[in-house]
Amino acid sequence: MTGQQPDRKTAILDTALVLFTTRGFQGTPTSLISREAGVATGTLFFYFKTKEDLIDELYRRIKSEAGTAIKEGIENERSIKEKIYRVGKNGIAWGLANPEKLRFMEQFAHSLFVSTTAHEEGMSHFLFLQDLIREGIKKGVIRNYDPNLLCTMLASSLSGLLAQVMATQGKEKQDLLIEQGLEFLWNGLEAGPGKTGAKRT
Amino acid sequence: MTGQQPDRKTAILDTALVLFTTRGFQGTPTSLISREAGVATGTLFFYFKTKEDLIDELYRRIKSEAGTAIKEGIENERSIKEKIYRVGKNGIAWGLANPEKLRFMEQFAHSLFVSTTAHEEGMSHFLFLQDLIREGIKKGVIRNYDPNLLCTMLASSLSGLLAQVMATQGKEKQDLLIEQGLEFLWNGLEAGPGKTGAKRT
Amino acid sequence: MTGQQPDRKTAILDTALVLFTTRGFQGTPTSLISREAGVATGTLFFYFKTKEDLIDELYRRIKSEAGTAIKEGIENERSIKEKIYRVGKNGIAWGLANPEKLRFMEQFAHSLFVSTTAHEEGMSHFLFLQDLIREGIKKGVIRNYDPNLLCTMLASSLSGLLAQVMATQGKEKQDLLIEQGLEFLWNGLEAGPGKTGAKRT
Amino acid sequence: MTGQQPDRKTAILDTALVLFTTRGFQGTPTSLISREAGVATGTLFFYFKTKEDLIDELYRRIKSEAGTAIKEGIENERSIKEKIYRVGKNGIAWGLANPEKLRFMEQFAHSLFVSTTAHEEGMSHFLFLQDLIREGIKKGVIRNYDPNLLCTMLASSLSGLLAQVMATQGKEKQDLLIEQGLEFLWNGLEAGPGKTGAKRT
DNA sequence: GATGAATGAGGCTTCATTCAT
DNA sequence: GATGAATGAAGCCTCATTCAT
Repeated sequence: MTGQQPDRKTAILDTALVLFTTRGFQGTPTSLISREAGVATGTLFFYFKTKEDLIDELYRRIKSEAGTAIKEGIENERSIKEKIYRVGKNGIAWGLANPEKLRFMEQFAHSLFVSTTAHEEGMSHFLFLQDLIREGIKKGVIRNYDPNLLCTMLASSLSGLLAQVMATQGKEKQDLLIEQGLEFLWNGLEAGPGKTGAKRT
Repeated sequence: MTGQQPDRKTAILDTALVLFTTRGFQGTPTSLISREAGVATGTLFFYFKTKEDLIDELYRRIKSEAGTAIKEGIENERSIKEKIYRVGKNGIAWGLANPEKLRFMEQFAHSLFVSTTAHEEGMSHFLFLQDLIREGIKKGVIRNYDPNLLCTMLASSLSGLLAQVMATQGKEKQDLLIEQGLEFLWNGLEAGPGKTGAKRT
Repeated sequence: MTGQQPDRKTAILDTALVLFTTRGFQGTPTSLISREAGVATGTLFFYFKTKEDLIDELYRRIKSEAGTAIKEGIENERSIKEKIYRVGKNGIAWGLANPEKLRFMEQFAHSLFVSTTAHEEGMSHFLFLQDLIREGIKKGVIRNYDPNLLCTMLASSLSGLLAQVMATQGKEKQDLLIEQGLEFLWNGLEAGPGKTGAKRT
Repeated sequence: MTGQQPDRKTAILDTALVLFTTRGFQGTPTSLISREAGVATGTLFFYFKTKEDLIDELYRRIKSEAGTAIKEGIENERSIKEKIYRVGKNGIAWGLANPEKLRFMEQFAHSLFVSTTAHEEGMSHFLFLQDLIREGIKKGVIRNYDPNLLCTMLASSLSGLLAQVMATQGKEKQDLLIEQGLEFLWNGLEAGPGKTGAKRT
């Protein structure tokens, strides 16, 4: 009787995640969340001052979780290429294991319901990618392009790859796609022979 | 006497586009749309049975317009690479010229408010890309990877590039990004020497 | 091309009758009436200044028609009893032949949508019944009760009988019910032996 | 501390009863009901999911109340005739004491706004009348007619009588009408000498 | 006479949030 | 901490009616 029961706050967050991805933010009444979570209406507002606070916390938690998952083990990889591959594989593995959270991020990445500060905090978990790319450029293994651009394109094409993988059934086929997709990615980044990058200005 | 009057339906669609991208679908009351469009409440519902019908038609129109813009002139390009570049440049040019419509597509691409049929119809305008990629594979200039995958990754990284370009001020800097981004893209697709793709685990 | 086409006004009245009985007055939009009648929205309001005007005219027409039907041939009957039976049979026959109009009268008899003047005009078609009862009382064949009361009870039990008949399938069964019902009625009215009616005041 | 507070649900039902009989179902906005009942808009919808649910519950309650009132004390009456008279007097007394509820039943007896199940439930309170009539037939004091028919005609002519009584001022006049009306009724039902009923064409 | 686009008041209902228990 | 009855602003949509063509 002292708080070791499944924890109301977590129950609310878990329920909200499923409902938000299924029905959207505005399409999910707080009353539905509390009912499905098995708590009273008032309880939800005890833990979260506002419906927006709820989505904010959800967003922060998921972004943070995804960020952590994605960098897992890169310190053990030697080359830049291997680190990038690691990131890619981590991201895909996390997406496959957490489809709901992935859908949540897709849906609310550009959302107006999530506060600006939460968006910014979310970004912070992925800053290491920039560093990684800068390092690659310095070492000459990644094209000397705008690191911001490369980072964005890395992320966007990775999310395209993930979507494709998730729409595919069967581990073998998925693995093939992953291999191909990561190669696409790396070929986009890699400093080719004789290509120093089209700088002009 | 036939149609040069302000045309209420168009006024509604134009107003809705701006409001939806600014405030979101659910954050935009129909009453606001009609007021801003300068028509009566009932008029909106005369032309669109439902608020959802309105967003559906908007979605269809914009997807169709974007699809048309993106294939403009590819028949005049000779090589596959040039065609792909053309598509990329067209897409970026359209996005730069129609930032609101672009935001709309981003926001509602995965939206639950847009009907499934509208989503499907929207897809159809981009099927030509698949054919283009298949042709490239057949000719040996594009990696022999899953064409679906390549198509998705092409689209997703292009949208990443576009986002980056739009966040950048100054034509010269933008042009540089475009050059770099398209090269990233093409390097991802291109069949390199000695790489035939198609690995199996 | 000069008005001998099915007549828009009649088309509207006929359509309204069916829709009003099926869906109620307020449940029937004028737009639905005009659509089903095959005329334009504006046309309905050319013939009837108001939706209420429409129901009023319908009410008047039907009440009048029913009144006419109900007295048909009573002048050929000899006795008061035969006249009453004639009225009863006429009423039931009309109801069976015009179920929609009957439902209409049932539904709108106490309705607030029908103007008071229309209600009064409707009553007038049934005044002859009072005279008939008064005559019966004077001749000593009908109980010397309040003629108003007898008239009301005659009408209400007749409508009960009609409802029962209409809920019954098969002409034979219906005829049996009619016979029984009319006898109930007549026994209620008839001045029995030794009963002059319980007058006291 | 358990229920003597004004009880919002009852306040809503009471208010609705008056308004519905005065202005009709569709003529009574839910906003008016809540305002007159002294509760917030939302409160009405907390207790009744729908406006129709409100009328349904009202209908059920009133029918049930009327049913209970009408059978009050019949078990103390000896003869069938006395029981029928008791029912009649009970019904009239209830109607006189509850004019609003009576008007409600009249208006909504055939209404489309009341659900079928509520109608059916309403009927159930009056089934004992059928049994009463069957018993009378078996004992030979009531004509051997279709019991359904007799029941319907009993009810309908009783309601006619009640209407007449209510339109009359003064207890004495009312009592006289009641006496006459019940006699009309009983004469309709009673098995006369030499009349066994049951004609066949 | 006939049409149907246009109007806008008003209806039903939802839902985030509060607060007394 | 937890509850759930109560609130009332606000949203979507309907529909009788008008009027320019």
